[in-house]
This record gives sequence, C-alpha cells and structure tokens, in this order.
Amino acid sequence: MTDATPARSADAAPTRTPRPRRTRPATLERREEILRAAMRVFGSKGYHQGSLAEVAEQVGITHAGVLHHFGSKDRLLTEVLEFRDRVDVEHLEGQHIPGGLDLFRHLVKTAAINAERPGIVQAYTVLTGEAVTDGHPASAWVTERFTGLRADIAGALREVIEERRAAGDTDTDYELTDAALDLAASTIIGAMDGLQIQWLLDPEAVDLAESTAFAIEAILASTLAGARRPRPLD
Amino acid sequence: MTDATPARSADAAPTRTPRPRRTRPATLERREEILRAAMRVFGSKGYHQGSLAEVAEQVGITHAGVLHHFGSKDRLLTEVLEFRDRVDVEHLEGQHIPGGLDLFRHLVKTAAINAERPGIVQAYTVLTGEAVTDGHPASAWVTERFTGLRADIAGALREVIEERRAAGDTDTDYELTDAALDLAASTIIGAMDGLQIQWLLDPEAVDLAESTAFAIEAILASTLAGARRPRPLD
DNA sequence: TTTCTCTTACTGACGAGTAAGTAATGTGTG
DNA sequence: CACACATTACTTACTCGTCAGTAAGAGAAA
Repeated sequence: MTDATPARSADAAPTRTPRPRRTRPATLERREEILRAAMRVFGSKGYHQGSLAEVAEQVGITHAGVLHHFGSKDRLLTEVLEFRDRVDVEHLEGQHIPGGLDLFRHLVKTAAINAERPGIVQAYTVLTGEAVTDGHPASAWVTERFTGLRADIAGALREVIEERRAAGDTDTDYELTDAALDLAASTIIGAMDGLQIQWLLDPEAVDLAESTAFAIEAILASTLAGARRPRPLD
Repeated sequence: MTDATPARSADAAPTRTPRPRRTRPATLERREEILRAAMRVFGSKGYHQGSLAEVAEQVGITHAGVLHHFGSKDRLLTEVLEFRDRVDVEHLEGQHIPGGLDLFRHLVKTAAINAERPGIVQAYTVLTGEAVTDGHPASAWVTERFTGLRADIAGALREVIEERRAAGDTDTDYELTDAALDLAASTIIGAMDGLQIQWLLDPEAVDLAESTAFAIEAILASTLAGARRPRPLD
C-alpha cells in the first residue's frame, strides 16, 4: 500500500520553499463583495430561505464560486456576522465608543439613521428572529451580541447615576444594584428591536426615530427615578 | 367545440340532489390536531424550515394527508394563525377584554404566564421575525395583529388619562394627541416583543415577567407625566 | 510550474404538490 | 332494510424544483 499523497517533508529538495502565497488584494475585495451580497440576501430572505445561488448571482459568479471562498453556507453566515462587527467598529473609528449619557444619545441617533436604511434593519431583525429557532447557526452570535449590548448599556447607566451622585443629586441615593441596571438595559434593547419589527412591517404606523427616542427617555427617566417613583400599576 | 364536462344543469335528472355531506366531527378534531402540530413545528423551526412531513408525522399520517385537509402549506399556515386567534378569544370568553389600567395589568400577567411556556413565545417570536422577510405569507396577519394591539393599548391609555382628568388630576391637563398615545402603545408592544427575544436566547440573563412589568410601568409613567417630565437626554 | 480562482457538471437529499387508488363511512333509493 | 354509489380520508408513488456540497478541470496570475 503506497502513500498516494506526494512525499512532502521527507525528501523534498531543501531548495523548495514552502511557498505561501495567500490572498491577493483583488481576492480580498471579491470576498467582501460576496459578504455584502450575502448580507443583502440573508437580510431580505433570511438565512434558510436565501440561497448561495442568489448570493453568487449578485457578484456575477456561480454558487460553487462562493463555496470556493467560504467552504459552506454556515461559514459564510458566520463570516458575514463577523464582517458586520468589523464594519461597525470601523465606522466608529476615531470617535471613542461613547459612555454615559452620550451612549443613549448615540442610540437615538443610530435609530434615526437606520430609519433611512431599511435594508440594514431588516437584515438585523430577520437574523435575530431566525436565531431563536432550534439549532440556528447564528444563535450564539446573537446571544453574545445581546450580552455585550446589555453590559455596555448597564455600564453607561451606572456612569450616569454616579455622575449625578457626585454632583450631589440626592434624588439618586437609592440602592444601585447590577440587577436593576441590567433590567433597564434589556428593556432598552428590547424596545429598540421590537419597534424595528413594527416599523418594518408598517412604516406609516410607527416612527422609528421618534418612538426609539421616547422609549429610551422613558426607561432612563424611570431608572434614574429609582425606587421612589410612583408605580402606576399598584 | 363540444363541452367536455358532463352536462350538469341542462338535462340532469331533477331527482339528483347536489348531495352535501361535509365534515364529520371526527374530521374536525383531526384538523385541529394537525393545526396544533403545525403550530409546534412552525413555532420551533419557522415556516420555511418546518416541513409538512414533520407536521404529518406528529399526527401519524403522511404529508399528503395534511395536504388533503389544507390544500397547501401556505393555507395551512394561515389556518394556524386563524386558529390561534380563535383559541385566544375563547380563552378570554366570559371575562370581558380588560380596558384602562386593567389592560396593562393583564399584559404584565400574560408575560408572567408566558415565562412558563417558552414554546408559545417561541412560536410567536419566530413567526413575527420571519414575517418581515419579503413576501412572507404571514406578514399581513402579523401587521394586522400589531395594528389591532396598538389600537387596544392606545385606547386603554386614553381611558386612564381621562379617568384621572375626571378625578381632577391637574397633572394630566396637557394636550392629548392620538399620535402620542400610538407612540406609547408601539413602544410597549415593542418592548414586550424585544424582551421575549432576549429571554428566549438567554433565559438566565433576562427575567421576562419582571422586565416586562418594568417596561410597561416606565412607559406608562412617562406617558402620564406628559410633556412636563424632564427629558434626560436634553 | 505551482497556486489560485472560478466554471461546468454532477450528486444526493429534501420538499411541495399531484395523481391514482383503496378502504371506510355515510346517504338516497327501491 | 338493503343495496348502490357518493364522498371522505387517507396512502403510495410519483414529478418537479431547489439547494448545498463535491469533483475535476481550465485559464490566469505569480
């Protein structure tokens, strides 16, 4: 039984360099094109309903060409998600990631910008919704994304409250638990996501920017008011 | 060009009655079984990813049997949605649909109940998320559902405010526009839906009942406080 | 001449819908 | 009441389409 694979290390001439070539710049661009196309397709049709053929067509190749670059549909999806993360971060490059009240202003501004690009919002919403199905390849990513967002927002909340305390605001001297901050953070994220769904389905009926701003202000006010705020349901 | 279809009305013996037989009770039960199975399947896998074969298997027949009853997968989905509507209404039978503050208490209680039945929540969330994809058969249903919910909640809000005015609460004598009520209504619905997503993905991280209650109280308080509430972002 | 990019061509699987047939369950007629 | 025959509730066995993934090779680049 002879080895069918060519002998590599054993007696290859030492003159032979291992020859790494790797990615040309044109190829990297190609891959980004594919990622962008995939984002459009998965965003409008969902992951399961979107096909590799459709992604391929948008960049003028065949579906096998896409598989050459990404190996499988699952891997394509995860690379799309990582790519989005990278792009989002680059977008903030130069500017620091805002904290404190600025984070909330940033969220409101983002909603206003998103109201002009339904495609992005749809992509995010579809993938997030799909991720709660059993065994979906994006569910880990979405879950971690939520975890990160909650931490960021809870942190910003803490900053705001501590700032006010430092300024001698006696309205804020209640117990400040992590749980309460997380609660507010989840609620803000939830409201933003839920409003996006309604807006996508019926843009006439919901003003994305305005309702997002309202939600954040309401939750912020309630959180800052702490335990002493009258609870309307009691 | 002769008519290939047998002459029906022209000279058929008047003795022939059209013979309607229709559905036996056992059949109706069978169809309900199928609808319940379909809800489970579409709820856990989504509409596109869930197959007729899987639905059929759960009631012990073949996928062709399902098609015999419902004609097509699309029709099955719409009948599932109509069935859910019917069941939900029956569930409230006897009790009046609550209005005013009771509606909000009802929403909070529903969230607490839902925290014990992730299947239902998942079904609702998956279908809603999928509905924002292009040309999805459930999008009309979901859109109308949101429209109805917004109207109900906005109406309840109006009731609450008018009650307080009647009681002489001067805190509520600001302009009361429909737009403001709809805004609050969308936000409450959005928060509930968004929190469900996070809870499904990470039940440890989010307390569905508590966060929903918090969201509703915060938005309610903000709305009742009207225009005079300090706006933290300004 | 090796490596990379991509195509053509194929496989295997799965899924919705159709067609034809079968067994059971009624229903109208004599 | 009995018989004939509609109608129902399915099954089996397809068709047709789609889609992910594979294999082999061609042309270009390095």
